[in-house]
Amino acid sequence: MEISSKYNPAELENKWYSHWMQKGYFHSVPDDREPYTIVIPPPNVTGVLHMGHMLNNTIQDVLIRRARMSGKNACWVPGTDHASIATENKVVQKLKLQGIEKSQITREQFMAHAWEWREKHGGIILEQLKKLGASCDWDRTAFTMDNNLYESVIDTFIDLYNKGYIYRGVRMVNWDPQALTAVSDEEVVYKEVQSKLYYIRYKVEGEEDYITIATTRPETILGDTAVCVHPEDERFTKFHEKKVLVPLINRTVPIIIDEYVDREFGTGALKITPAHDINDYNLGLKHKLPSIDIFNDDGTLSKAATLLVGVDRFEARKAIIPMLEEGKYIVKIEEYGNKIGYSERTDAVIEPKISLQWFLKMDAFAPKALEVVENDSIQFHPAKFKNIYRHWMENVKDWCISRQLWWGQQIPVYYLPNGEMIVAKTPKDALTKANEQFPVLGLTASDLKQDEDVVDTWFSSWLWPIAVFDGIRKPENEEIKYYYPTNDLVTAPDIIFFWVARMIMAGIEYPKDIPFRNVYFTGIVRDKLGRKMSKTLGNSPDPIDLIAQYGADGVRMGMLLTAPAGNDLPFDEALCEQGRNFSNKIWNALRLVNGWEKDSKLAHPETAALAVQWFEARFNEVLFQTEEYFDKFRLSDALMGTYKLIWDDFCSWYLEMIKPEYGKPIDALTLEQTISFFEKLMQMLHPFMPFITEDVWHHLRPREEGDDIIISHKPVVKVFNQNILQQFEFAAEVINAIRKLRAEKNIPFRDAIQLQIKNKEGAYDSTFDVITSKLCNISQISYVNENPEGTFGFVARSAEFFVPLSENIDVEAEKKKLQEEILYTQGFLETVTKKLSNERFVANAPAKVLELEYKKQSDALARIEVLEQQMRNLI
RNA sequence: GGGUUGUUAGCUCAGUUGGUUUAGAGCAUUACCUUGACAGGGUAGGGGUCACUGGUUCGACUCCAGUACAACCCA
Repeated sequence: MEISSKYNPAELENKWYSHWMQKGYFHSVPDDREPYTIVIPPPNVTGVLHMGHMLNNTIQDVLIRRARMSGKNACWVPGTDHASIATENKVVQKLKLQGIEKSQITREQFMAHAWEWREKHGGIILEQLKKLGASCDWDRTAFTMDNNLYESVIDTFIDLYNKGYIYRGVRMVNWDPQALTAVSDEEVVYKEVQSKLYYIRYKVEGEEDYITIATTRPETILGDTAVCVHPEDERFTKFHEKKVLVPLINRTVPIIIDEYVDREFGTGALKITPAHDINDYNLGLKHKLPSIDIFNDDGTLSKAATLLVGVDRFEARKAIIPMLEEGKYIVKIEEYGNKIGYSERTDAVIEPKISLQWFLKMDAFAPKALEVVENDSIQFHPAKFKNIYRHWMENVKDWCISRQLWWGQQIPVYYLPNGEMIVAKTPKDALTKANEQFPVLGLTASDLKQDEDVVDTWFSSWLWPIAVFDGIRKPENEEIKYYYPTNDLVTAPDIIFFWVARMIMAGIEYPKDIPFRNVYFTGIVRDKLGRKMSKTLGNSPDPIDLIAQYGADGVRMGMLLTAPAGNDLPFDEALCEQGRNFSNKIWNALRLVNGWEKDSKLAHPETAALAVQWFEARFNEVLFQTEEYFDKFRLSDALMGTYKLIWDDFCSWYLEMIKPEYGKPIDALTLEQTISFFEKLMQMLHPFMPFITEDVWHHLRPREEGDDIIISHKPVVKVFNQNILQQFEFAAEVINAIRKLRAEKNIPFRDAIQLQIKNKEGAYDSTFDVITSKLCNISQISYVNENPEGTFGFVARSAEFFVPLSENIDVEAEKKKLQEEILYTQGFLETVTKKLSNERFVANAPAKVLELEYKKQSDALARIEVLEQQMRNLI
């Protein structure tokens, strides 16, 4: 069969993916087999594939394919989340372009636009995953706003409310004035910025004295309700019990005394604006201060500010300076570097704001969720994340679950005209309940007003592993019982709290069982400069372009090779290149094997028989190691082991051993055994490189319909011959030495050489002589007792080897080399001897260690003797 | 400011409960080879006082303490 000398992935990848889909290999239904389940960390529905997804989903696909080939019922559930803030933001922007303001349309109209957007852009990322080869059960594709998931979220809210875990509270929240919603602490990004520190003096009431404070936000003085000083700060003792006038507006506010104040910072006096600073808020609570909210939701100044009403907060800051200067309130202005919180979603500066929000109490959940990780019911890989998790769980704060948005699950709370509220699944239920509770009111549907807000997106994704199997609404259904708990979760460490921790909580609360047994934390994909890859920086390559260039297999391998769990991955295209080169290597090995002509009459050569025995052992040795790596989730090590097995052991050694002379046919048995090895290697590699392995699988033999590698059973480790592996290691040492000698002496490979071996004390094993002869083009191997004349020699272990040479030996160069080797061995001997002459070592070290040291010593001595003998021969 | 993790070859990383031939791998690099599966190849080399300083021990890359630097998380 004529096949190209280069592997062309593009066409074959489409072909095999369609084939797998058409055969329904990715689809899972519960049966008698052991299940193996993964739920995808749902990407943002409006997102596109980035390198982080590539890494993450490649790992999941490796795990799921491996499970499938282990005979398990593998089920990988794909899907997306609705990403309320990001999506709503995009829809609002899109409507703006059409000249529509969100405020002008109804909630229903807005939702229709949002769904339209989702229909148009929602599937992109999942289609991209197919290019990567992801073997997801696409029939199960879920979305956090699907009816059943939506309903599950509402049911959960009601249930938790009834259990007393959900409450409504006044809290300082992180307000995003652009998205017009509160965001969680975790969604605030702090950035170092250069700003100014303004020193402003406040007149003491009834006196010609002033107290100076320092602030970075002079516009907030309009909301000041106190000035605070440290009780032991003598500079301010005279002001205790007095009042000051807030500049510009002359509001009288008290001087309060609290140890909270940092005497070293600024002037030691602090202005207090409870409505706009979390620390001030707490002080305000403590000292019973009023709270004046001077901002509107969109970040402009409100009527309460009395000045600059309607002006944006940053404009107001600029505008208030000249006003303060005019009133001679400004003492000085300093440059100052501080950290400011930005919204992760919109990049707007976060405004701390007092507002009414819904919270989920964490104290009922955190201890149990911590325990299952502490006792290893759930294992983290790498385990270091356990510490981070513990620290968070022990300091957890209540979860703010409401968001001032429309795109999401609307909070099922209904307010009554009398100020009471009813929590119910539908407006109808709410009305019934309301009338039961307050029959005198005679309420009608229009009297009930549902809470305008939706719940946080994480409040739906924390149910993901349960809800995709409809386990909230129907806890006893067939699927949840079969697939839950899922096996492994693969995710990025930055959502360990948002998502991983909360899924564990939901699991313990609802199905009363952990959601997964292992959590594999991937690294963060960075660019060469160590920056996180992001769309805003534009430093991320388009994964689809990479696949076009290197093949999906190449990219998968490139990502996995340098991605040990939890380590960041500085991405370099060279890694994909390595993957592509590997594809090509396999492809060419296939070309070689397929190119051989079979001759059934030929006998099975001794070299081939030995080679087969050796490779059989070697294969099982590496397979065993690989299984161990998988057990420890060391995927990059498992891949590297397989890579070297194929490239080095199979291609460089085995194929060279059995290769027939150029143009000659091969015997049937050797060919069959080689094809069988090749098949097993492809099965080992399949989870990592699914496409090329499937293709090679079909090129190796004619296959029955449905005999596809993806559903084949991977090889199982067999007991292997340790002895032959050791014999080969020695033979390989000798072969390498001869190759080196040929290179140094410029002896071309086509010139056959002779080899003489002085085998003292039976150190050398002749088993591999036939192979050594073949690989080194040796015409004759003979054994001698004396050092022959006119030969070049080398030492391997304590046997000596001689190759007759026609030309003269460079005595000086040889002496130098020998001398270096003697020195090294002597140095080594010295360290061993030193150890052995240490009485305390001999007395304390275990017998096994001691024995080994004695062996090292005798080996080194023997080796030095041989080397010195060689040295003498040269003179 | 508090916490977590890390620092081993030019780069990315292994190094198992302290002893396994005076530290390993992949990539990169150097020299040579290469019409016969593969230049996207082959062979052979070079490259590290294991961040630093102490301590424990017969023995430390490995355990402990401190220092420096870095990353991440939380305020």
